[in-house]
Amino acid sequence: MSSLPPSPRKPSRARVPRKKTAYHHGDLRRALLDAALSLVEERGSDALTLREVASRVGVTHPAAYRHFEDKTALLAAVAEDGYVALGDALVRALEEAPSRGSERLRRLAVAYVDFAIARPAQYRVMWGARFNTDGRFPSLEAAITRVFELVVGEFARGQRDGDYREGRPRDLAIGLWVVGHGYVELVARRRIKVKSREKAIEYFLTLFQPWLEGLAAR
Amino acid sequence: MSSLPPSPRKPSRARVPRKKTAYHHGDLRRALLDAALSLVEERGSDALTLREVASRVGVTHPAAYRHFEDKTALLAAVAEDGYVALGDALVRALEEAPSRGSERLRRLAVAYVDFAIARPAQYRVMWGARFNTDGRFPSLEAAITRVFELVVGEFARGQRDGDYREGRPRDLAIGLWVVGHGYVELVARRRIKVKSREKAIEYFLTLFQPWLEGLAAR
DNA sequence: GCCTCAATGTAACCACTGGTCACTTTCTAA
DNA sequence: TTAGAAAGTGACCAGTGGTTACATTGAGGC
Repeated sequence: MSSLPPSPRKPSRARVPRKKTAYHHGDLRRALLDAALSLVEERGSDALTLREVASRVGVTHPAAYRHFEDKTALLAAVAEDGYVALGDALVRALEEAPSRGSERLRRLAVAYVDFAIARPAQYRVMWGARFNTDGRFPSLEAAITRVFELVVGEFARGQRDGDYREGRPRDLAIGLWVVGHGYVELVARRRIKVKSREKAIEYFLTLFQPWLEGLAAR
Repeated sequence: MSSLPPSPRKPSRARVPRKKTAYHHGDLRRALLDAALSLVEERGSDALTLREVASRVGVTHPAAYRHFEDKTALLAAVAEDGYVALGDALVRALEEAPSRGSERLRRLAVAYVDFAIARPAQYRVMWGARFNTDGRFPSLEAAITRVFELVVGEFARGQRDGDYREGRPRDLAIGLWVVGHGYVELVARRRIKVKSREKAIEYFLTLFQPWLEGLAAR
């Protein structure tokens, strides 16, 4: 199992000025984003209010508008952070996998499911709002595209090397996405009841290992 | 393709008193639910406010609290309506299908996808709020269970008749649910871009027909 | 036909939310 | 030293879900 941190918080990036003044925060944007991440993870994505995020950072709520156009933009940043982390997790999974063979696919799928189950609330934000398609958040879209292309790329490689069956790599990737996301959603909404992250992965493989093997070259 | 009505509105049930008075509405509960359904379908599930639902029916918003404990209860009713309609659609699909063979499975899956794509906003409500698990809405849960058991039952029948491969019917049903729901979600969030209901079904089958056939007896 | 009373509606109010605006404080660069 | 941009604040707005006290109505018992 990959070594995902249970909490997505990261230390603030280094360019925060060392001066700690009362009035100017230093890197409020980052601080707000971190606060939003932990608030979402603590109390769910619905419970997020700009006022509480701001007050956790010790600032009044209009200050947030200096750094995020509106609440949706803050949520988009939370989502983007999630897709970046997801992409990193997938990259790590592939690095740790054997360099050839359809085992790589299993690792990819497991890493996806594991990520989503480790960070359920953030995962929900990643799918929640309507910022997916309207072109307002290009960097978010880039992060999504990176994740998708990662999978497409693995299929393309595997086909060249004779690991996977024929078919357009994009279609195969979408199929994998459907299965991974569908499973994760049923777990998140408790339609599938599992007692732990490990059991969730185990049951996922019970259901879809045969299908994954069907993607391998015959 | 099954003949789903594009809009989920139903005429009020018959027990509405014929008297049309100004003050007492007659069947406000049903009217509110209908208004909520069409509002959701027109403007999305986020846009639903109790006040607007009430005013569409020509009533002030506290009147709604005589019939729904809170907003969540109204949404639960919308969801329940959806599951009932979904169950009906699945029953119809099975009735129209040949009485034997794995073709029945294909019909079931197509009916599910078709329903979700025909009523995207209501489908989202069905998965949206957190009323899925907390035991507050038993009739909603019953409607969900009915849908699930319908599919489980089809697997059980098919196995007895030698149509489907071995495996616990519940697991097979969950697998089908994962695939159906996952696909529908990707379409709804525009990660899969399709131009029409028909194309959506077509692409679904492109992706998962092989998998469906894998569920048939070998 | 009248009268009671529960059911069903209304008006006024609450705390809170996302968002805006005018203003103040601070940092930085000239 | 100082001007101006950047980054805060406090007061305010309309709209929301929800509650409460009160008004209106319809139906059953006399």
